Amino acid sequence: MLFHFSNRFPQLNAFWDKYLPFQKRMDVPAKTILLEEGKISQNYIFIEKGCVRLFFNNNGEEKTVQFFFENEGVTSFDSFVNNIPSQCAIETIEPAVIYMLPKQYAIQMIEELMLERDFAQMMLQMFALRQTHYVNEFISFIRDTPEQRYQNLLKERPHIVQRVPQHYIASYLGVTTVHLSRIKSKIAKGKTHF
Amino acid sequence: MLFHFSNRFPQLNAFWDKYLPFQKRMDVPAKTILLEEGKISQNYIFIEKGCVRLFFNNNGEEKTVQFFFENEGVTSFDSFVNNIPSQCAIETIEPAVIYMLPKQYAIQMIEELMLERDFAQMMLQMFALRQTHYVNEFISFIRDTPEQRYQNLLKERPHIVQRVPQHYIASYLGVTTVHLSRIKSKIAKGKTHF
DNA sequence: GGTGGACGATAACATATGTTATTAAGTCAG
DNA sequence: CTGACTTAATAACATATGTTATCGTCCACC
Repeated sequence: MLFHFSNRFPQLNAFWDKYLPFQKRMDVPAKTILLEEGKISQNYIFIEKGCVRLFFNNNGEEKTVQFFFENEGVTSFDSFVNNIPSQCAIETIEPAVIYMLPKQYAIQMIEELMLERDFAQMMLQMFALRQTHYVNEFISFIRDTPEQRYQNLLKERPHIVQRVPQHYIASYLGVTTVHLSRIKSKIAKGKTHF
Repeated sequence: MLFHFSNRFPQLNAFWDKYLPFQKRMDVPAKTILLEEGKISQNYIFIEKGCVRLFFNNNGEEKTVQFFFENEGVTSFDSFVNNIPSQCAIETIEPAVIYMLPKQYAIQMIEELMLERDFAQMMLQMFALRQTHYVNEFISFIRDTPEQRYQNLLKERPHIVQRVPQHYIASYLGVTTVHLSRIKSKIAKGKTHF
């Protein structure tokens, strides 16, 4: 959720490598909780292999906020930065290999990064990227029907549809599993008479 | 949308004051476009008086993304940072007094700010704040019905309901004006037999 | 080889929300 | 004052989505 800049700003990779020794490698099964709802985030999590979701509990019903895959970083950002209880939990969907970087080292890394040339611009761009993601999710809810949102997912991020069980996707789209099933069958029908 | 830190980080006010001479004061009527959709954002906008909205056009129908009031800053963040066309437009709702700070000075100010002690932590907190706002908007759509979202607005940000015309609020909640009207009358009925 | 659980499809019905049209009140320029 | 315009409420109907229940398939586990 913060700095998966490895591909975007290659000149920063040296910093990442420098902090590798402080990262703890973990090999975990599916449905492993990496951060509990209500706990304060203590680690920045990097995914080497597998698939992870960010979700919260609403009256016993789980609502999925975001999915993460290989070479992406996850953290409950607000909790991580401000040392407050996390509104969301983080859980593996598939068996996964992850690296945990304790917060103190992550902060230390950022302090070092700030001494880099052009870091202000890079930092702004990184945050613009994250913020744009959430603004677009938000806009999509104002603008699109659940069916359009699912079609979008199919077109823009098909790997999610392929790898993630349907009930997680339903909660991410903001509909019931029953209705997502209806949407899928409606789309399938539309495609039969081609 | 970026640094309305005046109240949050008072030690940074000196920087703000230093750049005051580069800001252009404007006194504008209601329904003035401050940034057109598709144009590249060139200014950071600070609101001294009045009320402003961020919105986009969807097949001739306007969808409101956010409202801004006194002592808040507005910009189309992604466009401002990455020099790309803005997905959204910015328009005054009420007659307003605003200050425009050209982008070059805003960037320059950030570069200077970076030399401040503890700036990394402050910057992270500022961004966590903005990001949390959008994540919460997003979560609210997954979790709540339009009626709950309106009740939330009434409780958490009543000034919006008081100052903003209803059709803007409807487009912000993601419903039609007709349905918002229904929601209001339903709430009113609920309150009559107290 | 069975068995229980997770996952997904579907049906029937209830509720929420959109669409279109009509009416009324408020505002503002002439 | 009057007419045009904006804003808001309401009704009638159409469509989308939720709820509950049932069924079938797949798969890990005993």
